[in-house]
Amino acid sequence: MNIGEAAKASGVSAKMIRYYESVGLIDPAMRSESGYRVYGENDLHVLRFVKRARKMGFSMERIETLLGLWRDGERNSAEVKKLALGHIAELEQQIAEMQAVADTLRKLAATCHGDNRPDCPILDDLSAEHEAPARAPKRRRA
Amino acid sequence: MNIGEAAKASGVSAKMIRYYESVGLIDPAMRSESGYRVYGENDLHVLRFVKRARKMGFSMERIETLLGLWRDGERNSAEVKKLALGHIAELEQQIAEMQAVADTLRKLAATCHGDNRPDCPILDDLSAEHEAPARAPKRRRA
DNA sequence: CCTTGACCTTCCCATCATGGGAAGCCCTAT
DNA sequence: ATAGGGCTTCCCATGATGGGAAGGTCAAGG
Repeated sequence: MNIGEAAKASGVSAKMIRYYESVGLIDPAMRSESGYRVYGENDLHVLRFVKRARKMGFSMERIETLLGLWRDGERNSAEVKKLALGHIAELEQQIAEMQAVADTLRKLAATCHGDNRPDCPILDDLSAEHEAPARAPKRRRA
Repeated sequence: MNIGEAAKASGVSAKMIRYYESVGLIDPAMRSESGYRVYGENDLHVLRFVKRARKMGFSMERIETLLGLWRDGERNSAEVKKLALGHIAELEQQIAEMQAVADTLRKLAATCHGDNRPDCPILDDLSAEHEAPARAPKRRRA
């Protein structure tokens, strides 16, 4: 199998396959006499593993570890679990931050007329001097 | 005010101030005779605006638009609101995706022993051939 | 006056994961 | 044999940010 077919079969672009190889995430592929990379079923398996892990949002660094654990028949599932829990925690952290921003923005948008008048609490908040987001009840125009 | 002071006062690093200027997000600062950038209160105001918008997760492209609206006394608040709503929608989209991943991972982690045994549903899922992520109610141990 | 140290300037490089594209070689089908 | 598509490597770009080098500037103190 050439890289193009492997790409189609795994869902990882040829470009990325070469990149993963270049940074050592996956082992260098066998080469044909003319220098073409050649892939087998096992390589496809690895590529699909990486693909899924990326889709889950694991960083390449973590995927390297995951791959190592995957290949290691002697692994402790505890290690895998720890890695997953760490990733979950990060996701939750990011979700919470984005949630907070979305909430703030929703509140601001709710009080914005959204018509042809220029005044807008969203801009007011963005240009406010203080730290708090749309909290003070000062009704003097900024 | 030199760039260092402006950075401290606005919370935007000197590096980023120069970058924002270089890409046209903010107007080029005045220069002293010796070529130093010089900032006034108004520039600080702009920098703080950008800072807050970035913290909200607005892309620089959108911030450019926001800055334009901010400066434009004739703006329609509708435009600002539209931009904000668009951003909220994107945030919600991303949050939903991350939430889905976190949920999947939580379920997988819940069924992972997390001890010294090697078998682990997390790795099993990552290396699974099919598309669905731990969904089928097959109680055959995978 | 001169030195020192802190600041400023520009320019280049790195990140993370990905894509675009050029120049040139290889393979297969007509 | 030639055309086309696929392959190779190499360079560049993204978005937002930081690091650092080489060199100019400024203010304070001996």
